[in-house]
Amino acid sequence: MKISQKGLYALQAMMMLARHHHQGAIKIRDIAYEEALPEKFLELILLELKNARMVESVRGAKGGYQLRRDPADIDLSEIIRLIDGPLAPFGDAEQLRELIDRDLPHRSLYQVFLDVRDAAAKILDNTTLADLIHDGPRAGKGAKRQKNQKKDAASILPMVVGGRKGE
Amino acid sequence: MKISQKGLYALQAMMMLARHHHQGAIKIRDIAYEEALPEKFLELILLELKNARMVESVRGAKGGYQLRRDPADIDLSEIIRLIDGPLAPFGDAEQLRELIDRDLPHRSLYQVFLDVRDAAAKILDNTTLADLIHDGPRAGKGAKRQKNQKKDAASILPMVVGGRKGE
DNA sequence: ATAATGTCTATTACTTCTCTAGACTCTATG
DNA sequence: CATAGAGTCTAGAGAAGTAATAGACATTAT
Repeated sequence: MKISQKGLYALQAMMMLARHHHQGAIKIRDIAYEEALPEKFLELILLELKNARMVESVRGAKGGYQLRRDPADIDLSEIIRLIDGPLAPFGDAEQLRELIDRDLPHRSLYQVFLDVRDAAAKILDNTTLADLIHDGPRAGKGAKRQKNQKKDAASILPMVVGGRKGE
Repeated sequence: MKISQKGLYALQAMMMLARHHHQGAIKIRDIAYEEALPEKFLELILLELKNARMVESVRGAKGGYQLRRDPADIDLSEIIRLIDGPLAPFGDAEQLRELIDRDLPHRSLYQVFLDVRDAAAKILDNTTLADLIHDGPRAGKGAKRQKNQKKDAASILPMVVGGRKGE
């Protein structure tokens, strides 16, 4: 899974709209200015978010954009899947399950890919816009889930995991 | 993090070489044939793996490629980082840590990105070529570590995590 | 009516990805 | 020492993806 520049812009824009939730429609220009995003590009991104029914627009003078749902009901995976596609590092989950069933010589490899996608999904399916904007100057470990959770295992990650590898 | 076709080929080639470890040099053509990979493209990939000192070549007649280290000492993250770059879904770990420190308005977002990269690293740093090839017709959950482990938390993932989402 | 705003389509420039071609170098072998 | 069988290296083609920009159009508040 790769988050593109466009995907990052979408996330930033959504965070901005979440911060201004219930303050009426926000102009594209204001979003672009506040988040320092290219305005015309952002326009296209908001269109996509609108078509996916995550935001709604008000046309004409005094128009703009606003969230269609509560920030606590919009998780990051939804935005990322829309803009950048599946969370899996290769193909998508369905395809990987197929390959695990059918491509015997490589099934163990595809299983690892699926494990990686599940680990990403576990985090991104359970982190909402509300988690992000309420995460002030504090530590901000993983995410502080507030609804929607399917599991809520003790903790997401020991966090020290990879240590300080440069990548 | 995105694994490209090239990255997949590299992993397949390395798995093949791991299966034939200690059987002498294997011709590019044989790797390409056994794994059904484009030969000339594979050539370039093997060159990169050689420059990274993961494999070695024998030139001239009777030449070919072989692993330079034991399959249990080569983990998937090493191969993936070489061919496809950092494991992080955006930028790299170092850059994300910087942003978490400096870009206050978005630190929580970047923290999530870092969590995702750590989760991927935890899996890929701890799965070796040996894990893959010894993973026969059995279940093949995550990985069966045999050395190199830094943590070995009880289990990698509950596995049911994202459920059956289509992505 | 007008100005402010979102909508939509097209196009550009650039980069990356996947793969092929071909000339070159090295070495085992007879 | 000639030859054939191998890896090495550079170039580049073709397609796709990325990150925008441009401009005409549609809608609405005032």
